[in-house]
Parts: sequence; C-alpha cells; structure tokens
Amino acid sequence: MRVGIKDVAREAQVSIGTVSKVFNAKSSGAIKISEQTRQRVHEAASKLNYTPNYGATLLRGQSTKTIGFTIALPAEHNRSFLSDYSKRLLDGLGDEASRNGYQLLVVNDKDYPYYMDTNRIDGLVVIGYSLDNNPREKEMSAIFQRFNDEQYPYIVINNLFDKIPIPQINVDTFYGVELAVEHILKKGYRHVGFLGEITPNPQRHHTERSTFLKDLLNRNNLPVDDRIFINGTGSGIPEVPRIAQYSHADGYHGMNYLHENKFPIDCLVCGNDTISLGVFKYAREHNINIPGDMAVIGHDDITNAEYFSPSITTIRQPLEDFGRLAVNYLLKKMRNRDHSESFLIKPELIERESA
Amino acid sequence: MRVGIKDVAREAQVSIGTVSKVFNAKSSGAIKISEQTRQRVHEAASKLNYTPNYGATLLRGQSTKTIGFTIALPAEHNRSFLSDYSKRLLDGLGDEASRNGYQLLVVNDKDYPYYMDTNRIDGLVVIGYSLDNNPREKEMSAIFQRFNDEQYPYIVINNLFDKIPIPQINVDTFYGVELAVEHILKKGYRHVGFLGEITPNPQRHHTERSTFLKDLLNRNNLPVDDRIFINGTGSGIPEVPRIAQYSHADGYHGMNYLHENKFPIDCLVCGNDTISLGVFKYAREHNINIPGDMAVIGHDDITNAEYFSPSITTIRQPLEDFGRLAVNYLLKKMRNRDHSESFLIKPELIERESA
DNA sequence: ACCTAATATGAAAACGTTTTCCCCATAACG
DNA sequence: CGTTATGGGGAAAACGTTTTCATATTAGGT
Repeated sequence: MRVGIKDVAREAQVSIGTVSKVFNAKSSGAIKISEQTRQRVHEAASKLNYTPNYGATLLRGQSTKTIGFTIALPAEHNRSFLSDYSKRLLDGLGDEASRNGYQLLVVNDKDYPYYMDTNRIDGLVVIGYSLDNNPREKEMSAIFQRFNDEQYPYIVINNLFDKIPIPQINVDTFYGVELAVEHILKKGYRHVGFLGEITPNPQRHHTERSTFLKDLLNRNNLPVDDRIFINGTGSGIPEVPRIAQYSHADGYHGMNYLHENKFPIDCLVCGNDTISLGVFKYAREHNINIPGDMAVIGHDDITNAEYFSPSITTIRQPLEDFGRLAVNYLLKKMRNRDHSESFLIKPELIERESA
Repeated sequence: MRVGIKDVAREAQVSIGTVSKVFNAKSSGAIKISEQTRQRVHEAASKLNYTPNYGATLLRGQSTKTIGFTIALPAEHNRSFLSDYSKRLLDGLGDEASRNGYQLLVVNDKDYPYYMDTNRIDGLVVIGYSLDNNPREKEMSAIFQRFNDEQYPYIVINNLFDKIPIPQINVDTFYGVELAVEHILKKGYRHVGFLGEITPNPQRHHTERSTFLKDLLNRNNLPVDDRIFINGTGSGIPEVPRIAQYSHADGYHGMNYLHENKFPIDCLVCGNDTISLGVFKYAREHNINIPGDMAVIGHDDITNAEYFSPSITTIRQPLEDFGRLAVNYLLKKMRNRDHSESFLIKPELIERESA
C-alpha cells in the first residue's frame, strides 16, 4: 500500500491540510505552522517514508518541476538526435536544472506545444536550428507567437531569428569573428577564406560569419577574394548531401574545391569545427600541411578539439553556459511572467595548433 | 479556460464516463461504445481541442508514457553529465522511445527510485558505470534488488554486475578482444600491451579486456609481458586524478610510463578510445609514429573517431543499438511483468589507420 | 408474449493532493 | 475585565480523470 498524506496525518495526529502546509512551507511563503507541529509531521513523514503523489500534486495545479527541452531540426536534416553540439548544451542544462531541483524532459520536436499547453512542463528550452530560412519557419513562428501571447516561459538557443521577438540565447558571432581577425593579423595571414555549409540554406550563423569576416578583412586592409568565401551552394560547387556524419563532408568537399582551383589561401576560417575535420582529412590525403601550408580556424570548440591533429584553433562557444543561462532565465520568467529577455554571449578564442 | 472532459461531454451530449471510455478504447480492450457515439465524441473533442489533463490521468493510475534514464556515476567521478559515450546511447534511446510514443525523462542519479515508486516513469534505463567495485555498490544492489522484487521495468546498460540478477545490456567484451587479437595476428604484431584506467578501481570492462587479452595472446603463442598490461594503479604508476576531460590523461600518463621504461611494444590495446587520444598526444609530442612505431587499437568508436590522426582502429560498441534494445525490452516488460532478460551485444572491429 | 442475455450509457465514487475559509485559543490592549 | 488582533490548525471543496456498478434499452430465444 502506498502511503499517502492521510497516513502521515494520522501518524502525526494532525489534519491532512496541516501536513500539506508543512511540506509547502517554502513555496507558499509565510505559513503559520508551529515549530512543534512541523517537527511531528516531518518525523511521521520520514518514519512512513512518505512521498507526495505526483499526479495529485499536478492535478491541483502546481509546478511540475520539469523543464522540457527539444531539438528543433528542419526535417531535411536527418541528423542524429543528439549532436555533439547539443550534448554540451544539455550538459549545462542538466547541471543547472538539477541544482535547482528541476528535471529535464526530452520532448519530441513535434509536440512541445502540447506539453506546454497541458502543463506537463514548467518551461521549455528549444535548441533552435536554423529557424529562419527553413521550411518550418512559418509554422514555428506561429508557435512562438502564441507562446509569447500566453506568456509561456521558453527560450530558444542559437537560433538568430528576428521576424518576431523571441527570447533567445545566441553567441555573439560578430565578436567571434573579431577574435578570429585579431588572431589572423597577429599571425600575419593575408589570404583569408571562409568555408561554411554547402547546402542551399546554410545556417544564419555561417552566413553572418562569412559576411562579418569579409567586412573586417576589408576594414583591416586585407584582400578579400570572393572566390574563397564559400557558404551555401553556388560558385559551381555541388550541394553536399546531408548524411549522418553531418558537416564533415562539407569540409572535405569544400576543401577539395578550393584545392583543385588552386586559389591562394593562407588561412581558412570554418563555419564550425566539424567542417574543419573534413578539411583536415582532405589535407592529410593531399599532403597539405596545416598550419604550415594553410592555417585553419574553426568555430564551436567541439569535444576533443584538443586531440585532433592538428588540434583545432577555434572560437569556442560556451555552450554549457548557454544551458545554465537558459535554466536561470526560465526560473526568473516563471516568477515574473512579464519579464522577457535575450542574451548575446561572447565566445572565446582557443589557440591551438591549427592556426 | 482549459477545456476538460466535462466540456466534451456536454458538447457531445453524453456523460463524461462515456467520453473517457471512448478515449481509452484501445488500452481497455473491448469496450462497448456504439460507433455513433464514438463519432460524436471524437468530433466534439477535436472541435474543442481537448487534451486530457495529465495530472488527473496520472492520479487515476495510468501509464505516464515516459521512460526515465539516469546516468549512475560513482561519486568520485566528477565527470560531465553527458559523456560522448552516453550521448550515443541517448541517441538510440530517444529515437526508439519517440517511435513508440514515449518520452524520455532525464532523471537525477540520486532519485530514480523515487521516480519509479511514484509512477512518474513507466520504466527506467540506467546507464550503469562501474557498478561493481565502487563505493555505491551496496546501495545500488539494494535498490535493484527491490526493483526486481517489485517487478519494475528497468534495465542497466554496460554495467557487468553479477552479484544479483539484473536485466542488463552489455557489450561482449570477450568477443571484442577476439576481434582485436584476430587483427593483431593478421598484422603480425608480437609485443602486445594493454592500457586501461589508471585509478584504484578501474571499470570491469577494462579489467576483463586486459585479462581476456592475455589469455588469447597466450593461446596464440604470442609473448605476454605483464609489465605492459596496465590497468588500475600499481606497477609504480601514480594514480591519474579524475578531471573534466576524463580518460585522456590516463592515456597520456600511461604512455609516458611505457615509453620512459622503454618496454618493447608493437601494438597497444586501449581500454577505450579516449585513452587512445591521450596516447596519440604523447606520441606526437615525442615523435613516436603511430602505427609505424607502435599500433593502437581502441575500444568504443567515439564520435569523430574517423577524424583523428591517425584515425582510430577500434572495437566499436553499437551504443545506439543498446538504446533501442533497452526501450524495446522495457516495452515488453511493461506488458509482461514476469519477463526478464539480459543481452550481450557483439561489437565490431573498425579498421582505420592506427592499427 | 414472456424471459433472458447482451449491449450501451450514465451516475457516482475514488484517486491524493492543495487551498480557502473558518474557528478557536491565546495574547495584547485599553 | 472586555474587546480585538493574531497565530495555529481543521474541514471540506476542488482539481479532471478512470472505473465500477447499476440501469435502460434492445435483441434473441422459446
């Protein structure tokens, strides 16, 4: 027989209402229960090993102490459910959530609105992925608009969407490129290129990085050769099919293209580290020395970035911090519904061997 | 105002009991509801956009359609919440769960028994970690014993514990070592060593791998040099402190030890791939060529294993399959409580550059 | 036509909490 | 000594379902 609040009440010789009050003391603020009774109740509870029934708690419209998180991928991207990227994010999320007594529910990409509507989660973290410029843009916009209207606590991570106001956490891409260029100047590279995703709809981050890079090179009087700024399809590069081991292929094929055309390149900035790995592979196969013949600067700082050969010099996204920040924002928002906010997080340059 | 079953009932001109029956038709088997009423109810429900209240459903003792998973780490291991390892596992879990209409709840290491007891999850996946031979062994044994008694659906992954019967999924370590030795013979290596975790309580997998390897080398008339079988502390190797970037350090320090003592080694089998990475790093720094001077065979096939330099020849654990299998086992067990089972999964040798 | 059996539906209890409202002491105050 | 605060506690309603049991209707068999 499950022991319920009734049993505790009987054991402690108080009413069930009192027991309930004792347990909700913290949340409900100043509740009048004498120290003595509190003691008795606690003793009884721990003696009987009482745990409140979750269903009942939920039914009475309490917090579920659960934060949902979902990875919203455009359908076309048949990627693994958890990329290395989201793994780091989850790391921070899980850590901070459990520190605050919250649990994490992995919510399917399709039905997170349902979970919000039915109060199964107190808040939601959406690991957005190329929200703009993708087939589901309209649909998602509508959803988030509704979330806004209903004052739901939610936040989108790494999404960069500005058609409607969305609470979001993003890396400061501009600052990241500044760091890269600073490093480039220091090292004296002159022929700088960019390699992003070779797909019709590259992520906005990649696009921004490419543009910002051109700007900054210009401003620093370095030559800008449009032919070695590759992002999206075009320039005669065939689209790289999305497969399981996403992005490596972009690097490999992009580098192939650059190499075969013999464009002069000092330093190649890659849209992310996985792309760099593809570049490394091609380079090894064609005896191109990195950083000797060409330096490479990645983005993100993926797991084990230090252990590749060469180890990757990269603009690190503090993804764990993103996770932590997301949880804290959600907690704040739950208390004060009006509150809404977006964050721009500064990345960091990690200098290793590749540049 | 949330629309409840009452509203649907009113709209469809039936009682709430009838509405409930309509919706639980599948689970409750043959329930007597006329096709006509069923129609009306469904229409009303979809018109009002009805979704059952989760708390109420739960309170009445239904399935939560939620599977919990937890990563049980010995306290001493201050590792990141989600290793590369569990990421791959989660991948399979999440995939299969959502295919079956289940959600995944990330449950804190401390309170999964609570979640089971309170029916917040229908089943549990424990990503076990060195359950035996670790400080929490007794505690966990007791928990699992109780789970057994209560016929809870749960399964432990990669744990290798045999003091009490536990439904578990493990990699067939012996078979893995067979694969390794087969490869060793083919390549003609003669001086084979092993490098596992340099900690007082190495994981059982590492220990088994080391032992099996010795056996098989013996049986194939290859020399066995105990000095180059490193697992756990001893042999004068100082313990490698567990830090964030776990395992790399074991590889680095272990290799340092082997190298400084100038033991002759052809081929080093590593307890896992991350250890290999540490070995690679040391090798690079000391101009040891892999596989030229010494081959390396890893275990697990971590993310990006193909993109390291050298790419890692490794005994791949099909972790995604583990996840899928776990979910399917749980589903079966939920239907038929008596049923209990353990699985041994065959790994696969992935030949790459390092050996 | 009558009785039985099967089928469809409704009424109401129950699930275990939280929370509101009310009451009773006791203390404080004049 | 009488009145008013105030702190502590209980009774009971409410949350939204599921499920049991009873009842009403219909069909089937003799």
